[in-house]
Amino acid sequence: MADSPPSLDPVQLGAYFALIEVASLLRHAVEQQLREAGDLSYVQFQLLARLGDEPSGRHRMTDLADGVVYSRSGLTYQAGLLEKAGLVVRGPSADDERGVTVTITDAGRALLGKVLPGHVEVVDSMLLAPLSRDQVEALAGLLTPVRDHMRATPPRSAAPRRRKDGA
Amino acid sequence: MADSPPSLDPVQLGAYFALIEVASLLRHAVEQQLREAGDLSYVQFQLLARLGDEPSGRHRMTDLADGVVYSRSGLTYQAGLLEKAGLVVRGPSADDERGVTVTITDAGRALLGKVLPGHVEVVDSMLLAPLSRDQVEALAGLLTPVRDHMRATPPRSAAPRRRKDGA
DNA sequence: CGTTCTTGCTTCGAATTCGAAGCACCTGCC
DNA sequence: GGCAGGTGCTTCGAATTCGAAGCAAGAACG
Repeated sequence: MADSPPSLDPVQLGAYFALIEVASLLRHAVEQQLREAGDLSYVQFQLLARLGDEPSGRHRMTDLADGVVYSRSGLTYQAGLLEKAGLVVRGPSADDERGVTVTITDAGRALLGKVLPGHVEVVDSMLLAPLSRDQVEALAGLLTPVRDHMRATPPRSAAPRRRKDGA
Repeated sequence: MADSPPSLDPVQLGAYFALIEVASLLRHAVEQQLREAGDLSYVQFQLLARLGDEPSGRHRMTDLADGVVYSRSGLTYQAGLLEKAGLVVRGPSADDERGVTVTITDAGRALLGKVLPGHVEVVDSMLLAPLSRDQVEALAGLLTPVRDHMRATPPRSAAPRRRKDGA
């Protein structure tokens, strides 16, 4: 590959735009369903879902923030909201005195269970409907490595100038 | 169709989660680049890009809002910001007196051209890097129909026109 | 041990976001 | 024509979001 191209070719552009649009549209649809079904925002649902997935039902704040791609301060705010609603509990971390552990409550699990069917329904009818089983598999196979690649790259700060070879 | 399943199987879930995560991470990375390169938010960039794509350089407000999946009020706000920055101009619509047409200015095109290389660079290194040419093609081929399906299915911003039958 | 750098979370202020309500204009129907 | 309803955009208020700054606790290093 030569220097960074001034633009992407149509295929690359198509993949990029389609990705963004699909994600945006899906998010919107899901958000509406969640609001109606359980008065939850998408982030709140994501948090509960991540906690509910864990057998222990708990996670550290930072892990949650990174997991859902959210700012730390934003997470503090949302955790406060969820706690006030009785859906999670915050407590000290076992091994790290300054860490905070968020744990889903029974009420949280209950609400999660209540909104899940509708959520699945939306994802199914919006995202999965036009795809065959093999295509869904292919999609997962394509996006998973990309996700891993993105997760592996440095998040922020010191992004030393990318030098062209031999510069 | 049987009853709505209580959950998605691992493959479906994997595709869904990977999609959301990839989109979130990409957006985050892009947002940072845009902020540094041209002090633009992602939405603002999307708007300029859509306008710049059009030969006429103009679009109606509603089309823009739908295009980038944004609320109308939000678009009004952003259009105001962009106009104040001299990147776009708002004017009356030709055929519709209450319509507003947004047109990109030379300054807008210039800024777009200025931030584009870095933008492309980010998309390239984050999203496209781990994929072969064929895979990018496959991804586009998978997501485009999904996008079209989503665009066709829900009356997103359109007000749910409910009729009182036999009231 | 004490100093210094790093990490985890919260608080703070400012900017953005959305939906509901409001206005002005168009359309359908009589 | 003229009225009821629909569409396009903006204003308004309330909620959410982020980054920077602040604080407390761990880790590295002499």
